[in-house]
Amino acid sequence: MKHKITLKKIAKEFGVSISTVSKALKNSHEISSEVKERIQAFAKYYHYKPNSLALNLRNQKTKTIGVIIPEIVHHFFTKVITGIEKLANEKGYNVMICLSNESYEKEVLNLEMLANGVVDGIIVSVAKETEEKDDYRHFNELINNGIPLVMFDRVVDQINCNKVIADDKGGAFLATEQLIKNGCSHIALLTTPDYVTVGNERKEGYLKALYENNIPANQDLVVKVNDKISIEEQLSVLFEGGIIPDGIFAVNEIYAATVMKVARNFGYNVPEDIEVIGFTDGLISEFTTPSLTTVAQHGRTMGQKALELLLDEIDSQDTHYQYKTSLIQTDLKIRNSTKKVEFHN
Amino acid sequence: MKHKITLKKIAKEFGVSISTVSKALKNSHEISSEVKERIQAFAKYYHYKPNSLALNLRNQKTKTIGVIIPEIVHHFFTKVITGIEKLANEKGYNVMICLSNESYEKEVLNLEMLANGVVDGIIVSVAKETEEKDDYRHFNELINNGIPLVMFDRVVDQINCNKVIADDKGGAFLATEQLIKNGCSHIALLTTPDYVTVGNERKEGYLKALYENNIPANQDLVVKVNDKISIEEQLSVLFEGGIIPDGIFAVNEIYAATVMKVARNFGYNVPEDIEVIGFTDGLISEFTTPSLTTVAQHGRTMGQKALELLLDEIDSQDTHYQYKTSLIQTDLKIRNSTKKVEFHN
DNA sequence: CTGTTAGCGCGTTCAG
DNA sequence: CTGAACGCGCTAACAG
Repeated sequence: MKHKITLKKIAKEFGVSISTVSKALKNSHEISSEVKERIQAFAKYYHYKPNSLALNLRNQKTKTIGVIIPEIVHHFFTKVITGIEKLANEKGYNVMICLSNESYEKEVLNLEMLANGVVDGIIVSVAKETEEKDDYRHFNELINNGIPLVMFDRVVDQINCNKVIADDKGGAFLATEQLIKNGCSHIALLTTPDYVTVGNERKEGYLKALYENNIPANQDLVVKVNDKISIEEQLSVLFEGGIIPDGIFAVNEIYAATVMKVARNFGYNVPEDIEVIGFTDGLISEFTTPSLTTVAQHGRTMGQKALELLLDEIDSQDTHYQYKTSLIQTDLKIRNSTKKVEFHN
Repeated sequence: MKHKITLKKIAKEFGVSISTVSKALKNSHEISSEVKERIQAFAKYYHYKPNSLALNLRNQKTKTIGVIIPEIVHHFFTKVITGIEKLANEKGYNVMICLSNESYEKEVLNLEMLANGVVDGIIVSVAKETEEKDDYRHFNELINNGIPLVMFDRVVDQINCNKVIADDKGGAFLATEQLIKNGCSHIALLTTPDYVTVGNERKEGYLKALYENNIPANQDLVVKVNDKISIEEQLSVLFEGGIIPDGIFAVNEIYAATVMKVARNFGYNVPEDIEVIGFTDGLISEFTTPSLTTVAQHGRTMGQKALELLLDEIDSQDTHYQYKTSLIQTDLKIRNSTKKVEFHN
């Protein structure tokens, strides 16, 4: 285990003091050019790099920002990370990614760990379990410690910080309205349990579209999917009797892709018998048959915006910084799970 | 910006020395229980946490391991990360994820940054551009600096370190043989450019299966896909004349899913006319129509194994540590893009 | 039982 | 032009 080269070692090598070496390497005018040249050449040869830890400790900042996401296997989150990463690199920041795995406890642990001097600021999307417990003290503590925090996607109203959200309600509205325009009148909603905030937002957009088009909402057409048990079984109820939907809006890609499978198993064709729209940035949508019409979330843009806000706060000296909430537009990506129709408005 | 509580502040508060506080908090028997109690209560109340940076600097280790992956939007890599993360957390390690975006330069930068005292060890899958340039000096330098390194999936033969690879050749062999058993005789291969090592391994498995079954290899049935231009167009050549394949083995999920689309556009049915097998851990495979038969890579297992090896090396005091290469078994996940047939061997 | 000292690696006064 | 001293926050060896 060879040891890394330090100022100290270089100093010893040249028989000068540590601070002389430090200055020489920073090209200080205080040092004779002859000494500077020799030291610099030596340092270059041995690939001298100041130790980050020491620098961080001294400067009380790390040029690193932490990101906590609930799940990394979700395509949306990877898009967000891509956005964060890109901007971070341009700005000379490193990114440390942590996973909460939707667990409250792990979220708290991650937060504690990051808060401990490891990062200059934190970007987080709240774990489902945390939303369920409705306990956000760990975030408040973070803020009290003066660590800049940005929430994205799954945000918490009660917490006072910068936020980035997709226009969930607007996107859901767009999607539902599209189905209505295409002639659907029995539109089902596949959503998450109530405690998931984005699910609720999307539900509201769905309801708003129904309302504005004078279509009565029907509880029987709303399925709150529990991820812990078989999705297919839960979706089957839609086709087992009662009113069969002619349009389906799903709050995510998996539900949308799955419901197409289930519908087909029950003998229904998409989009002829039933039209389907999902909500996602995911990859799956392009490869299903038919390919899925979706509401695009622009994850990368969200990530960039989140980092922008974070750096903004980090750089700000303001005692009373004004927190913002940035709403990222969503829009419809028409594919083949909806009918192509011409309108005459 | 409130400031974090430190030993120094507690010491001042109680009018004792810093080391007394330090000991008190560690419940040292050297300190009177009365003082200990008061200090501990105070520390608890103010949520005292030792500053990680200071600890790291002092201990010359960070309990953090770095992971460099080429792309985070690939499902395989997220699975690997999940595996790494899980074990890391059990062992009390944090994980820092960096993206090279398949770029040589960014890989070098990431490596430099991580090597600088930030992590205790590094797990990496080599960027395509690096494989193309065939320049691995940055890895050697890392090793010379005594920083434990594990390579996974896309590994480099010339570098002497721990490695974890999927049994690419074996998996490809399995897949190809399955197609042969199902009656295919004109089996196409969709692969990557030559410099991508895993692509080559898989190609070898494919060729071996052909050879062992006395099927002549046919260059016209091998497509080396260039990711930078339209995949669909490149795959179309298979169906535009000459020998139309009756079986296709693709070295990844995207190629496999795309070729099914293209085949359908040309009027061929999967699996009736053409059977397809992909190579991946991906999500898409389950949602295509028909769902894709694939070679499963067990990304999570690979991640776990990689971390295991890394910790092994970190903990090892051996001057002459023996590097290992761990081969992770692959196996066939039969879905609907291949025919269900019964054999009588 | 408590305090002093030193050191992890670095940059920055301030003296010389 | 050069070096000694200090501080970032913490622990451990050593004194008292």
